[in-house]
Amino acid sequence: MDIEDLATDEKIKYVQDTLFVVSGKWKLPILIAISQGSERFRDIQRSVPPITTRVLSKELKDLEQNKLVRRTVYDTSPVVVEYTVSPYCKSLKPLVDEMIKWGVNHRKKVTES
Amino acid sequence: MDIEDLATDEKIKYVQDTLFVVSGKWKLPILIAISQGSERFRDIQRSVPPITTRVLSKELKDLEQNKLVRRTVYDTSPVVVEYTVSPYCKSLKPLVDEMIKWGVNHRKKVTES
DNA sequence: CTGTATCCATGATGATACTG
DNA sequence: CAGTATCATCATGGATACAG
Repeated sequence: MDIEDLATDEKIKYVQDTLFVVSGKWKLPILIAISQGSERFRDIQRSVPPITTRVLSKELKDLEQNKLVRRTVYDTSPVVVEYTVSPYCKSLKPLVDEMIKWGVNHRKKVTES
Repeated sequence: MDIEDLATDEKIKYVQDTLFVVSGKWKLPILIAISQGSERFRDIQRSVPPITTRVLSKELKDLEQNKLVRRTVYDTSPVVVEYTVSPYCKSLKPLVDEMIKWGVNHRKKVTES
């Protein structure tokens, strides 16, 4: 599919979808924390301060729903829950790289006198 | 500059910067409206419904501050104000294209059973 | 026409406590 | 440990009126 064929409205809609998935204060930091080895709820919370349990819980649910994070429950006692980033998560890389590049360049641009 | 050399924290910071500039319901639709020829405040408002004057005013200020939009006041009577997209605005294209691509793909992904 | 000011509803977030 | 529940707070956005 060639994105140039999309109508303007459609383009906007897809952009909004994408923004919705990665926007906010926490989504990317959480993904990074998990991918760097914090797989338990409590670990993630410690790695991404100062996030509260309430917010972390919600964010993890969003990420799971978007298939970027997988949640596995081990039926031990006490229960162990493990979060991992999905393979699909890698598909974000080109996008995130573009965001970094643009952000770097933009900082230069707006601080120019 | 190679973005791979950046520390994780720096990457996150730049991503957040970028998100801040383009996020929200209105920023992209406004840019598109202007670039498609709606150069007056009232025209833009009509092209991007149902935005209120209050919100449009604020969004335009943000965009101007980020140098994506230029505001020109003509000293006529009554005053005419013209908004145009800056040349710099074009630098968003690779990013926006990535967002569209990811959004298209993501929709397929999440609607998979 | 181009906004600003005011008031209000809503949702997001934080703090804290509590459950299994 | 892994969350949920509740309450307070705050930022955002909409509706409306109005000023230059």
